[in-house]
Parts: sequence; C-alpha cells; structure tokens
Amino acid sequence: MSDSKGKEFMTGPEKTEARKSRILEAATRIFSEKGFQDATISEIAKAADVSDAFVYEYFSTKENLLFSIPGEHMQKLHQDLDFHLKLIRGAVNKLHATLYMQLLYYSDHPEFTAVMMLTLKNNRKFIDTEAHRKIRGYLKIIDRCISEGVESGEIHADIDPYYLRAALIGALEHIVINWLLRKNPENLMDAFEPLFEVCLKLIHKEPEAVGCPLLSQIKCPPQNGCSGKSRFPVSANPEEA
Amino acid sequence: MSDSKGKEFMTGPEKTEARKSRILEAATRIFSEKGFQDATISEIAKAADVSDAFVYEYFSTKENLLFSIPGEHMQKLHQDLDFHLKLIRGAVNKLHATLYMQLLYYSDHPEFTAVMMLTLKNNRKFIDTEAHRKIRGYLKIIDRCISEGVESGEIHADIDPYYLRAALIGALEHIVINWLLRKNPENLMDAFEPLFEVCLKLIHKEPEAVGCPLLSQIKCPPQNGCSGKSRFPVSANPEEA
Amino acid sequence: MSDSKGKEFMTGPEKTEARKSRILEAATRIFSEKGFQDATISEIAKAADVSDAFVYEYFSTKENLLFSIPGEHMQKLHQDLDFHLKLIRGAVNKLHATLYMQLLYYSDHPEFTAVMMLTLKNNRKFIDTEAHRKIRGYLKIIDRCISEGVESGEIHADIDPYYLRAALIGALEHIVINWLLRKNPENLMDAFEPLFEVCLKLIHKEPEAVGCPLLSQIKCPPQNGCSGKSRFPVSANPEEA
Amino acid sequence: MSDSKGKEFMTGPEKTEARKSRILEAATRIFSEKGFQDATISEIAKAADVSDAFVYEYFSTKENLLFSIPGEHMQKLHQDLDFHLKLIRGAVNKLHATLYMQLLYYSDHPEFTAVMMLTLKNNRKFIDTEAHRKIRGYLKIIDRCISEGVESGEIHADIDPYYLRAALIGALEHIVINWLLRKNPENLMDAFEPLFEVCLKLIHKEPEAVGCPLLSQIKCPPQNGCSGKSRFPVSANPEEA
DNA sequence: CATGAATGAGCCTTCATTCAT
DNA sequence: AATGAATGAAGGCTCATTCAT
Repeated sequence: MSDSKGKEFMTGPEKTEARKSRILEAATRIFSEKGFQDATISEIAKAADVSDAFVYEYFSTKENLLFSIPGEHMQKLHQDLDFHLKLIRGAVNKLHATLYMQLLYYSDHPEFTAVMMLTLKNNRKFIDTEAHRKIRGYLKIIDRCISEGVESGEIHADIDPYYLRAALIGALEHIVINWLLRKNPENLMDAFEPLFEVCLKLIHKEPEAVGCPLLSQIKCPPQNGCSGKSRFPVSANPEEA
Repeated sequence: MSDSKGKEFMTGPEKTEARKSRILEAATRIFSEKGFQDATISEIAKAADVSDAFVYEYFSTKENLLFSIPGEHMQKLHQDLDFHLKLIRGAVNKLHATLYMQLLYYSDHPEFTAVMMLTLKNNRKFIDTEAHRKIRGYLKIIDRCISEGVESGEIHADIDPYYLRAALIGALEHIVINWLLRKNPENLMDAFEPLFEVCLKLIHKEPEAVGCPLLSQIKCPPQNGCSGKSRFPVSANPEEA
Repeated sequence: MSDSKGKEFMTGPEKTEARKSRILEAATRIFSEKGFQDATISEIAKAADVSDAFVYEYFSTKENLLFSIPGEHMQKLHQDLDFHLKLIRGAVNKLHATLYMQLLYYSDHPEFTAVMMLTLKNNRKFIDTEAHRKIRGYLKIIDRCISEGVESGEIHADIDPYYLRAALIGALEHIVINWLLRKNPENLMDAFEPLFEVCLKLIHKEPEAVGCPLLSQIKCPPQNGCSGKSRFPVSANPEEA
Repeated sequence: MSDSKGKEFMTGPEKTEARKSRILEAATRIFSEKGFQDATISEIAKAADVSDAFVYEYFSTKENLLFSIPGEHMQKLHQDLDFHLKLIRGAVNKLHATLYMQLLYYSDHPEFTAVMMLTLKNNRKFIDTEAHRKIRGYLKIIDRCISEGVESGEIHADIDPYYLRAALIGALEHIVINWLLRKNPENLMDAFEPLFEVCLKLIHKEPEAVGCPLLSQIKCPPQNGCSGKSRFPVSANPEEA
C-alpha cells in the first residue's frame, strides 16, 4: 500500500536498490547533522540497517558516499524543471519558476540541502566529480533562461549574464544558508517573494508581470523592439568547462 | 629595524604576542590549504615555530583556534571602512566603497578568505562565536548604507533591505568562492566592475553616478522627491541578534 | 586440438578439474607476487575465472589453498626423478642428476619456487601437511643416494649423512633464494656447476667423474676397498617422522 | 643491582630507551610466536607495557618495527666477532669461531632467530633495509676468512668462494630452521660439531686441526706451499652491492 | 612560561568466509 | 554445481589533548 514495501516482499535486486537508497538517505541525514568528519560509516550503516561492509559494496569510500548524495536529487530537480519549463512562456516566467522550484526543493529536502550548502559546496575535490557536472548542467538551465530573455528583450542586454547568474544563485544560496544555520526565515518559502523581487530588480522587469508561482504563463515574449543583442557573449565564462 | 623585529630583541610579552600571531598566520595558511580536519595542530605549531603545547596556551582547542582567525582581520577591515566611509558622501558611493574594500581585502588575503568562505561560513558552531559577532557588526555597516540610501531616496524603498543585503553579500561571496575554488577570474578584482554593475541594478541607480573606486565622492544625496520611507523597517530581520 | 582444450569441449568433471588447476595456477602466481597475506581470494578467483565461492569448493580455506600448491609439483618432480634415477648408475651420478633436476625444476617454475621457498618453507603449520609429507618423501631420494654412496664407498663414511644432506639442500636453497630475491644469478642454471663443485667437495669426489648432466652414467660404483660402513646409521634423524 | 632497573629510578631519556627496548623485545617474541601478520601492534604494546601510540613514536609502521629487530643483534654479533677474530690465527680457525659464535647466538636467542629465519629472510622489502645492510656487512667477515684462507693456502683455491660461503651459510641456516620448526636437534649447539665437520669437508681441511671451540688458537697459517691463488676473484658476486 | 612526551579513543577499510538461491 | 551477495571481525594508524617537569 505505502511506497515503502516491507522487506519481505522484495526480490534480490529490488532489495539491494532499497538498501542503497537507505544508505544514501541515512548518510544525508547524518552528514547534515554532524558534518562529514564527525559522521562515521558505522553510524550511517546502522541507521540504514545494513552492515558497515555493505556500504563499501556500493560506495568505495566515505568521501565517495558523500559525493554520491546529490546524484538523484539533481536528476529529479533537473527533470522536473525540464518538464515545467516547456509549459512556460517568457524568460522571466521561466526564471521565476526555476528559482521557485529550486527553493521549494531545498525547502522540502532540508537535509540534502544542508549537505549541499554546508559540506559539498566548499569541497575542493567535489568540483571534479560527476555529481558536480550534473550541477553545472542544472545551472545551464538558468543560463538558457537568461540568454532567452536577453534575446527576446525581456532582460536588458547591458548586464553580464555570468554575473547576473552569480547574483541570482548567490542571493538564493545566501538565503538558504541563513535558513539552514539560523532558521531565518523559519519557512524557507517565505523568502521566495522578497527574494524574487530582488531578482526582478536584477533583470529589470516590473513585479506585476508575474502571476502566481508555477502557473504564470502570461504572454510576455518580445513585446518591445529591443534589439536583443547583449553586450556580452552568452556563457562566456570559463566555469562551464 | 624592519617592522618584523628579530626575536632576540623582543621582550617577554612582545615575544608572546608575536608567537600568537605566528600561530594564527600558520593556522590560516594551513587550514586554507588542507581544510580544518586535515590540518593538524602539530603541523601548525611547527609552521609557527612553537611547540604543540604552546598552541593550547592561547587557543583552548583546535576549533577555538579556527574561530580565532577572523578576529583581527575583521577588526582591521571594520576600522578601515569606518575611516573611509566618513569621507564619502552618498549611500551608493558608500556601498560602492564598502564592496570594493571588502573584495580588495579578500583579494589581498586569499588564505584568510578561504578559511572564511570554505570553512567558517558553514560551521554551525561558528555562529555562536565572538568572531561571528564581529562579522555581524561589519554587516551593519552595509545595512546602514542601505538605510541611509533609502532615507535619502538614492535607493528605492520598495525592496526589503534585508533581502537587498542578502543579494549583495550573496553575489559577492558567490564570486569569491568561484575565485577560490576555480580561479575564476584569476584576479579577483577583475570581478568588481561587473559585480558592482549588478549591484547597481539592485539599488536602481545608473552606473554613471559612480566615479573611480574609493574616490567617488560625487554629490548624490536626496535629488528626487522620494519620501524616503521604506516599506520595510530597517534591519527587521532576526539575524542581528 | 591442442593440449589445452577449449572450455566448450570439456565434460563436467573434466571442466571441474581444469578449473581446479586454474585456481592453483592463479594462486601460485599471485602468492608468489604478493605473498600470502597480501593476496586475496577474490583476486585469485578472478585470475582463475571462477567465482570466489568456487574456490571454497575445493580448498577449504585460503591457507589450505596455499598448502595445496606443492602437491602436483612434487609428484611430478618425484616421478621424473624416479624414472631417471633408474637409468643412472653410481651414487654420485645420481646425486648429480637429482640436484640438477631439482634446480632445473625451480628454474622452470619460478612462481612455484617462490611460494615454496619464501612462503611455505617457513610456515609452522605447513609441516603437518600432506604436502610436506610428499616433500619429505622426495628428500628420501637424496638420502637413498647418499646411503647408496656410502655403502658403495663412493661417498666417504665419516660424515653424518643427515648433515650431509642438510648441507646439500641448504646450499641449494640458499642459492635459489638469492636467485628469487636478488636475481643473482640471473639464470638459475648458471649456478649449477659451481654449486655442484661445492657438493662434490662434500662427498669427496673429483669433478671429473661427472659427465654431461642427466646423461652421465659413467661407471663409478665401489672402486676402492672402502668398507662402506658409515659411522652413522642412515636416516637416524627424527626429521622423517 | 640487576640489569633491569625498576622503572621508578629511571630518568626521562633512560626510561624512553628502556621502553623502546621493551617494545623490540616484545615484538621479537610475538612475531616469532605468531608471525608478522597474525601479531598485532596492540598485543605488542601491551606486552611491552606501553600504549599503542607510543609504538608509533619510535617505529613508524608495523613493518618498520619488524625491520628494526635485527639492528642491535647484528651489531652485537658483529662486534663480538670482530673482537674474538683478532685473537685467532688461521682462516679455518676463524671460520670455526665465526660459525660457532653465530650458532651460539642463534641458540641463545631463539626468538630473534625465528624472526630472522622465518620472517625477515623471505621478505622482499627487507633487502632494501638498513638492517639488511648490516647483515651483508656481517657476511663480509666470512668472506674475509675465506679469502684469507685461500691466500694462505689453508683453503684450496679451486672453489668459488661465493658458492663456498653460500654452502656454509645455507647449511647452517638449514640446520637452524629445522631446529626452529621441528626442534631437531633439541639443543641447537648439538648440531655444531657435525655441521662443522661438513664445513671442513668443504674447505678441505682435516677435523683434527681444530681444538675446542672458541679456544682453538693453534698455529695453522700457511704450512704448505700452496700457491694461495684462487681461480676466483674474491667476492666477485654482485650480492655485496 | 614552555614543552617534550605520552596516550586514549576511535575510525576507515579490508576480506575470508558463508549461504540462500 | 555454482555463485552473487552479504558481513563479522578485526587492526593499523592518527591526533587532539594533557601534564610532569
């Protein structure tokens, strides 16, 4: 009935997948609570109800386990976003939806978020990771929104899109970290409206243009004759190697 | 002779202070290189040319040593900023100077910056620290600039100043972290201009209003009849506990 | 077609034997390369292209696998030697042939030799092993040669045959170990001539008495009136329990 | 009074040395009993009455601890031998004394001997060790005896001295290993006489020339007109690198 | 004041071995 | 007959921290 079947009904590979999932969940929770170094594999294994050794069957090292955490999350977020963005017209509306969904995902997965923001983001080795590649892929969605907006004239062309994205992401993450560390605001989603108002300032559109979150498919495309030619080449930054 | 006296000329307390300083410098360097967990007290003590045990004379624990790193840096930055801001007129000019000086300080002290951005910022316990109090004090400077700008009409009043500050700081830190982890841009100060352009968008002023960094004391105060009454109480956020 | 049949043509028991053989070969190679402790069952199983668990079908433990290595080798060496010695006359010639064949076998099977000399010979438990019994059986061939020589007068009787054998075997093994560990000499067989000259000193015969290896069936039996009665009872040592 | 002072009377460095010694003794005993792999550092530390961590103060790794065992032993043996050989005339007498002392040392230190013969001698890495260098230095004493004997005519020149030494050492070690593993003979020194008789065969001297062990300083030098010119260059083997 | 010396506590990781299928 | 999957058990090694001197 529920989505977590009793163990006794699982077949071999099914059971294995479930155990792998439980390990990732446990790791996420415990890493988020105690940090990477203070968490122990034993602790995680016990929380996931598997043996210590089993953890190493699927995650070659403790660090590798850490780096494996974002995988599914990012994939899910990416997919959802891809799906929704197809339905939305207008770069600003797309950005709105993107930021909203991202914040919502963080809000719904505070432990994953803590691992991402407090442990992974600052890890030098993480950058060379498959998981980080996925994150960069995710960021390209935002880049695409921005360049679409620039092309269409929705977003003015006199701002470097790399720095625009940096400001959007930076502001969002700053908010998220304050939420994680200081419970401010208590509900992360309370931060969305003011945050997005700030973002609108960045992209120079009036707040009225946006309707209710995720449903704001108002007609907005190229309404003015703005050339759409940015001063900056789209994605000219070396970050997307 | 020079500003770094030879050890043999130092009196007792003088020598002690010098040793304390050397420990902090060594800790900063080594924490920035290897991270908190992978750095060892022995390593730091050796680099500072003191005994392991001496480290504990001044820093009760390894973590306490870490938390002691920002102290002098923040004090210096705070003082410098206080001095300069007195000479500058106009909220936007002040913000400009503030962000410039902050970025410059980071650029000049990459090891301290790495410790701050990659190790301290994400540490739950750091928040309850005297050092963090100093950082919050520093942030108030920005808040004061913002509220001054709102009062004067330089900064429009329809944006929550807390989120405005979050965006400014978030964007700046995002840039800094990319510089630390990915050497992008290679020289941090290259990021200042585009970054500040973004910031100007946030505060809704045209870039032309700003002259050369640190010297831009143009007349800007209340030029429009804007009431100067913000929708938001200044510093209404619980972060400044 | 060839002497190594393709797997697909093997019947059940035939295939099983082949797999057992592959395991022993792989174990020999890997034990010789990495030593007993650093070799893993998984590694051996993979090299033998069988599952880990299958190894345990035939070898109850890892140590048992180790102890199973000499079996076939010693049997082969024993048989060959038995065959050849029948064709050879004279104790000294027989000893010559024996030592030559042994050295040649080592030279041709360096991996087996490494396991024997570096891993098995020093293992306390190995002594109580069936494999070790075979080795002792092999040593009896040498004892028989010696006592035959003593009887016939070829080998003088004033030397304890146990210590004579110890010297022969000890010298040979010393040479072999130097070859294994230090590649000195590069080709083990280069050591045979000088080694055997030393051995001849031990048994008090002139080198000229020996012709080409393995084919030196010169007439040598009792040429002097030596009583042939040794001071020592043959095989009075407790080693042959 | 005794050579093991009570702990309470030791000063700092003295105590430390004593502890280091106790570790080596404990390691020797335990390695000899259980072999290298089955012995644990905890076990050794406990037997030496020090903490696990202290072991690592002086011996960086478990393997390094193993390799440190022969150091003092070889030095002692080397010194003793140097001292005695100065008093002895005649190469054969010197060899006699050398082998006797070596066997006696083994007999008196069975645990050290077990480590040497059963664990170190077969360790590939041991060869590149400082301790192994000392052993090679020790072997040179034997080489010097041999070449002295060849020069003087005591030892006949028609045998390769490298192989002669190999036979001497090989025979002796073979005996020692049998004593270690099979308690045959029960008292190692019982093996000396027959062993040396064998050795005399190798060097072609009559047993009568030798008196009681360690006291046999009979005049023996060059009595025959033997040329003393060996066919072999002394120490032409690459082992003495 | 300074420190050399000492350690307790703990964790990641490995594998031989087992057993359900 | 054959094996994939799972793990219990264990050990080398590290360091923050303490304390006698």
